[in-house]
Amino acid sequence: MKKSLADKIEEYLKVLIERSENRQIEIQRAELAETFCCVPSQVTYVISTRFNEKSGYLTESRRGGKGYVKITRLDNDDPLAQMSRNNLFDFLDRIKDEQIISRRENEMLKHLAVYAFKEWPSEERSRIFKAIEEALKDYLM
Amino acid sequence: MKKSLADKIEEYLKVLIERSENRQIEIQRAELAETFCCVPSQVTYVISTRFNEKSGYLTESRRGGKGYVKITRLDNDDPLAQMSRNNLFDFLDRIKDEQIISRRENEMLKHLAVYAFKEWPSEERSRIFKAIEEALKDYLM
DNA sequence: TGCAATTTGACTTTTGTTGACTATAATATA
DNA sequence: TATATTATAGTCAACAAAAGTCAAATTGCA
Repeated sequence: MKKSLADKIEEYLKVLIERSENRQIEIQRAELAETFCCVPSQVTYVISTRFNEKSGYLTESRRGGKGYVKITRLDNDDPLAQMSRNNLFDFLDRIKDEQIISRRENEMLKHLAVYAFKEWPSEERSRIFKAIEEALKDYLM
Repeated sequence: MKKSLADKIEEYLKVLIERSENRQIEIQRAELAETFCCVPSQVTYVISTRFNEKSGYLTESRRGGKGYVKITRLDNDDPLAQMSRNNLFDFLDRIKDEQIISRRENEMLKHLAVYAFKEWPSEERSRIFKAIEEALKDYLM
């Protein structure tokens, strides 16, 4: 297969994640762009198309000095937990779009939900995600 | 019998598949059209009439820069496995048409079904295809 | 001759690439 | 401390590079 630039960057990042300790990497957008001789927004494109939630990744970032993009591969849990995680994430995205929470809060809550309950059995995780969603609705709406 | 252009392209592709490592080739539509001095849609025609699922082939593709068409010959000689694979594929096409899954997911699932269980004995494959179909129904519907 | 298969090309959709502009965070400076 | 500067990342729209769709025109058999 003739690999597009986007394919190559994707591959590169996946190798990095594979080699990482905890399925999580932190890159600098401009630096990676430099490595691949492309514009920085190309990196953004790859991340948004290949490392989104639908593909099982969580991304967080910060602008400004010492900025970064962090990519975490969400371990495969059972379909039920995955579904309720997606529901929760959809909900969080919705209330972010409606400006009920900020972009930062959105990221924080996603991170929290994923990490805080990483070790729980996945059947419980499913209930936990639902509970989080309910609690937020109760609080915010 | 005078060979039509479509016949020649078909023959050409079959030779390529025969020579390939894994009964799978990847072409670029425009490039192949160039080779045969015809319009690209002629290639699409050949692929859709001669390399469809009914004839025992799986095709995948991507548009845009560095796009491709991938053709895989499914040689699965057990008629039972072949039938249940066709059933599964029909099901996947149906739920794609009903927009329960996307075109991309449709392709992905077909690919998965064919490749993940490539090495299984074909009698088991029949059961596996059915199990996949059931699991999807359970999950999606 | 008439029908089915083939061939063609205009138009559509999807995917990838680039760059100008915007937003945000850290740091230096008044 | 407030403000300016610098260093990041994000957004969006234009453009490019493929493959797909569809129907009209053509061809070749039975």
